[in-house]
Amino acid sequence: MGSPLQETVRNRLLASLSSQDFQRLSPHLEAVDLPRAFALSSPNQLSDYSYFIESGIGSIVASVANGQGAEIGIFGREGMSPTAVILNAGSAPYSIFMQVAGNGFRIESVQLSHALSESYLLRTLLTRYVQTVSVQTAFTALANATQHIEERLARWVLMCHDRTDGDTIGLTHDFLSIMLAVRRQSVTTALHVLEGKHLIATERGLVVVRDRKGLEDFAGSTYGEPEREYSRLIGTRISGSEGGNSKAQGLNSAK
Amino acid sequence: MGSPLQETVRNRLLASLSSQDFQRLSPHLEAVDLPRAFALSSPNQLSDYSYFIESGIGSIVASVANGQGAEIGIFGREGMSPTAVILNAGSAPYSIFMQVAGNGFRIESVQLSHALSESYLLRTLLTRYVQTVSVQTAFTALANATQHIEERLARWVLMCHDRTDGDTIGLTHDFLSIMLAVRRQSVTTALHVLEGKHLIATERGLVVVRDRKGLEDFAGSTYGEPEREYSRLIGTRISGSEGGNSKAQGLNSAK
DNA sequence: AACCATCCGTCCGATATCGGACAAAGTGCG
DNA sequence: CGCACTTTGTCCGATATCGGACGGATGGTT
Repeated sequence: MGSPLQETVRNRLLASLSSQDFQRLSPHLEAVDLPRAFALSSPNQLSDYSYFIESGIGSIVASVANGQGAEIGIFGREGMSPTAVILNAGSAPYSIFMQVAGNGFRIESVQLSHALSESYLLRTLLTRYVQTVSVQTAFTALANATQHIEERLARWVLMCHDRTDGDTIGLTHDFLSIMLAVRRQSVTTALHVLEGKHLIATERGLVVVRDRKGLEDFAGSTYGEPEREYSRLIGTRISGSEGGNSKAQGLNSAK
Repeated sequence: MGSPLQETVRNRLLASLSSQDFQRLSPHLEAVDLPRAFALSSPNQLSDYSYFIESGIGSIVASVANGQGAEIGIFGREGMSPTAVILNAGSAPYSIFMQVAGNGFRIESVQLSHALSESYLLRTLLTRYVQTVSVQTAFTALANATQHIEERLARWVLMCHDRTDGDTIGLTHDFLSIMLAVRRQSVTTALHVLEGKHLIATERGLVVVRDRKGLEDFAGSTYGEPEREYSRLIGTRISGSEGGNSKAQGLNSAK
């Protein structure tokens, strides 16, 4: 559990810290494995730990009493969780869990809070990150209100692709249907449509991105704005590695 | 333009400040009229001023290139705008404008930023407010994904009612249809359904709340959670005055 | 009083999505 | 190797919502 070196961390928030801020946090960072379905935070409960992800994908889900829920945001190595710690709010009414297994660092939330109270730069970086998540949520609300299932699915595949190494994403139709809050059968047929346009290929439990640019065109402009917001506020792109498919190109020309 | 007294402000954020923080801000607060459709903030533009509302309702709308948009949050005297200033993000991709005319205070955003950098308490109050807005957006995304138009409309009427003095809300079907991102005709028939259940009454350009509790039951649990979050983080309820209809009752029994 | 713009009610057929059912295909385990 | 389980593909009718059209009602203006 020796402190990590800033040069070797892949998490984009940690990597963007001033070296002073990094040194402030690093003694408290503890490398952890993040298996699929691992709960990073539970609804309306204090989170003892905050997580900076190095690989894998986390999912933020809001749900109501009857169990019906919908995903309101995702994050990979460009992000952290839970944002309630940054906002000094203690908890939030969301379930946050790993959707694709990975690893990362955890830090006691009280230590993070303490560091936040002492560093303006750290605060700025992380509150800006909070805004990128909020914008993601806002455009999810917009997509849910105005777009058809196929377009919402395309958007979602793009967001996962940005946070995946390579072009293969491991997901079942069932899981997708829960994230998008639609029927499983609707996911099946929507995937067929995307496949028919040669934008993706599918296998049991897998979605493979074939034509990223085509997916972006298909998804329309609910994809893109949150990503531009991330590059404006934090860095040039979300995607942390070069996939085979020139991810997130064109986002650097953000206004 | 004499500085307001904290005892007389109706804005709940300003009223909740420590007297020290209030004195820090008050020399910079300027009373302003906020007519209908007044733009508090434009997409991706720096906002010279931030606004603390005393009466009326503001609306936060996300939209895409083709002009299609949807409301992602509203605020009245319990809130302020834009939250990007609090998060030190400069701008955000939203249109924020007055939906029901009112008045409030404006402050130069640089002054607010400066005060935020100096006061932990002020920062905490306002970042917590940001979380309440985020939760509102999240549950809007959930409602958009899972609920029918009638329920979404009921939720929206409730949120406006919380921010209105009295039980009468001035809104056209056309306007409602834009906020909910549905057709105008769908609003007409959905209002008829609510009227048929004696939850509301309508007149040309008006919606009158008749049975608030009934509306809450009808809207389901996408209404309530954001409101509980506000009372947990900021104060006991959103509604700033006693309407004739015991607004937001039962929310004080928050978990 | 006449006019005009806005707002509201209602009808139509078309399409998107749902909810339920069931079979086929793939995968892992004993 | 065969059985149980998960995942995917496909069918059905039912319902929600859309998009367009149009007429009537309302309210302000001259």
